[in-house]
Amino acid sequence: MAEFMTGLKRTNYCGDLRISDAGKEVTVCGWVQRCRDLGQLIFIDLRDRTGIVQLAFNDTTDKEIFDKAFSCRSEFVLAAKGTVCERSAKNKDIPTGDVEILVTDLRVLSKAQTPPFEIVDDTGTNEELRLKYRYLDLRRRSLLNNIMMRSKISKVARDYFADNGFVEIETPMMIKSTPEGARDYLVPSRIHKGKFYALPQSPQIYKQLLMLSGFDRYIQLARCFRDEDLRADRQPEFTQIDMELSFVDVEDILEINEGLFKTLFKEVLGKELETPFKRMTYTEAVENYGSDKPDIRFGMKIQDISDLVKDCGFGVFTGAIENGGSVRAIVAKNAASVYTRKEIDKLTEYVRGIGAKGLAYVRWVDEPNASFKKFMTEDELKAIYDRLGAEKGDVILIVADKNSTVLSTLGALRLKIAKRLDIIPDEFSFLWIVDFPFFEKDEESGEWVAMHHPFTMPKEDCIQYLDTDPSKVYAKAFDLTLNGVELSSGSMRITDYELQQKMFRALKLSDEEIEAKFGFLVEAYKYGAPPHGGMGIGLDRITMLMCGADNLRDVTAFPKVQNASELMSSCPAEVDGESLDILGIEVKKTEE
RNA sequence: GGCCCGGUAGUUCAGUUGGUUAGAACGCUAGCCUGUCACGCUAGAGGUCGACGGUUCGAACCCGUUCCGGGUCGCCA
Repeated sequence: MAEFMTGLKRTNYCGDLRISDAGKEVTVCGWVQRCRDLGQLIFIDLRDRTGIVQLAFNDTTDKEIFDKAFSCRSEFVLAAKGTVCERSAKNKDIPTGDVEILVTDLRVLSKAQTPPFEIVDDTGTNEELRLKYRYLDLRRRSLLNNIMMRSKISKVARDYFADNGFVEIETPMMIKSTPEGARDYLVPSRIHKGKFYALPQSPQIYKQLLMLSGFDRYIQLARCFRDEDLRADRQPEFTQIDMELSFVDVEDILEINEGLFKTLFKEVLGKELETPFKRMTYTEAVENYGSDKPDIRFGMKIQDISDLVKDCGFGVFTGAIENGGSVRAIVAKNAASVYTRKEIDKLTEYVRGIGAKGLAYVRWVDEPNASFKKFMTEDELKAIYDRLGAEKGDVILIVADKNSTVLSTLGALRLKIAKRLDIIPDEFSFLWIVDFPFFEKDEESGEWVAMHHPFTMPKEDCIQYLDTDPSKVYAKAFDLTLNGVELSSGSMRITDYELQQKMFRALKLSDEEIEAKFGFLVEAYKYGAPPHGGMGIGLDRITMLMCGADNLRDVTAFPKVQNASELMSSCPAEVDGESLDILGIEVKKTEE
């Protein structure tokens, strides 16, 4: 039978006690981390969210209390009252190591079964098991600290925006499904059978309407939902620090958000960030780094050698160029010892997995040894090495294909190799990506499709090309990246009715579609709209980077796994027939 | 949907060419121990080798299917 706290009240957290508290009578509560029974002497490490303190039981301890201590096991929940004493043998490894509590009253508030894995910080336990017992996993210091840091980041962000005149407003979670990029999670309506709400992919439309209402500056820590496949940095439900403001242009949005990150890093990590952040155009990013979220903490830029090889005897190179593609390379400095033939073969296999047909390479140990040397003259080879600045010890990797494949493949290789060579400095490198193209060419259909949502403002000097030359239209859209992770995305919005109609037409939406999907929004913009724009910042991702975690599960209290289920509660789950009847829903049996 | 990696005591792992009773460490249980802090010492319990099927005299090991987890591509305006 568990005991109660009657007559006891917690006076201190475990991790806060110091030598200056010696002599005080305190009451602490927590979980048993570990017991050390020395016979006539028992030590119990008691843990709460702040840390660990040692409870001591000796020959001065009341027999009943001593026996109770003897019966304690890992993860029992205790309340202990006693005197803070200076230890005779101090532990320099923990903050409370100078003191212990000589216990005079002990309550076993809850016994505990032996947990399925040890609650220790440096656990090797398989994540699947830890996720099934997530509430136990969250007792571990590292995970607990991440969740605490997440709380602090939220608080600092809220305070920062409040201090800058932003109003926190909740937008609905049950909304009309609007076909944005991702699939919606749907919620069936009981009252309107056959109709559905959607969970928001972002509060985009609502925050724009709030600008029309005149709130001027809006902020929300918004839960967002996207029914797409997961990644290490993608959960189906996530949180955005979502903001929007009026009577501004792109520069104002960048500036106020730089201020947010500066404040966050100072208050949460004690780090000073340099502002303004670096900027790079989308085109520059893709051409040099093969990514719209380049990690610029290291070089290894992609270089075009198409002009040097266009007349060479190697059909793979010339063929790619003749088909409108290119031949480009990266140079891995001093990598020849790590990247043996065998290792390069593995890279070749890897690039085949991500869409490239193969990999040409030069491994320069004593002499440059090109995999394609029999197709080239010495002069042609030398021209390539000179262009690339390659030297003894380097490895050159070359991909020839259509441009998008060449760039994405080399971009992926660049990251993979840098990680392997361990040349990425441990620092925070923010980068704005600006001047996004408005349209991109669909690879299959060859048609121009919008890269952004349809309310994104084109740059003023590009509007003239909307109908005539989509390739010349750039958007007032911007992303913020940090160390190769897309942290946030934003834009100025279209406020002009005529321009919006023009946009819809450019996206080939029919009048019926426009009316059905965005009718209320289009209508709203007829009644006076201030120029406005904003962005959404991935709270989960910034937390991940600030914690030094490498996946979102480690900064999310109850995350989902790769197939979008939650292992602890076994969700999603079937519901009973009656619940479905009420909703007027029948589940199709899927055949093999 | 494609590709890659993983699944053996509670946990982390080892397990030889397919061959006796599947091992170790930690954890757990019990006993001893007055200054431990990863306490120590002694003893003990603990296994559907993810599941199913096949090959074989014999399968943790080989083959097939499948389930679960991770990474990634597609996808994610």
